[in-house]
Amino acid sequence: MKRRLTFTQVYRRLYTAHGPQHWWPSKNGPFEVMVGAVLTQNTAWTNVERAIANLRRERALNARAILSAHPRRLANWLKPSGYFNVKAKRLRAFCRWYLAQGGTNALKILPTPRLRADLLAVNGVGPETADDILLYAFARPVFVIDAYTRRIFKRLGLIDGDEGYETLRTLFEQNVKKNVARYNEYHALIVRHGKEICRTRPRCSACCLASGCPSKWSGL
DNA sequence: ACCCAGGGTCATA
DNA sequence: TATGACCATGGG
Repeated sequence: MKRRLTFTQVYRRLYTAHGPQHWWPSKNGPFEVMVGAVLTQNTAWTNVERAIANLRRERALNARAILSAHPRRLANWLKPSGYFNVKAKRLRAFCRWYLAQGGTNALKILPTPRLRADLLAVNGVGPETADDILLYAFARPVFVIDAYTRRIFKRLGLIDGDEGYETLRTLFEQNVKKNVARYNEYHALIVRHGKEICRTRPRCSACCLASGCPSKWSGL
């Protein structure tokens, strides 16, 4: 009977194997993080970077400029990130909300449950996008759940995999020390691990999360 | 040529 | 509540 890993042990192994991921250090401010959170829905991050580069080149990396641009022009800037018509509409909806709320300085004052509910009310912002924004743009201790989280932790026998989003978020927040830097890194490591390892090794039988893992992934 | 990516909405039953 | 269709580019 193999022992099951704790959530903390999984984190240690992932960090040892993959190192810090430097996700969204907010170098260019919270608004860019929020834009990225919307654009990265079901989309490779490299494609999102191209779209954001377009916005920056057009000096449109702010809510007012995005709203004043013609929707077709906005969609054209977003083209590399895919779903460009959908995302143009979603980004506009988000920017309308953002300005109506009074921008970052007003939003960052709101308590987390209120901010989360308000985000979820914006068309195009679902639970994962809302939590991305809460964690990576507003530094709130919210654990982000995604498809990789379900796959990996199901394979590890720590969850069933068909739990609802809120159930899983609560479970992770109860089992991982409530710390923004930790939640930030943990989610990024899960994504990194899922992309790099779990697609080619579907049962996690020979990666850093398996007992007796090869040094290649364990970093030992 | 096929599969997938740092999801969410909407219609339908 | 639970599926299914739909959105669309770029890299492997």
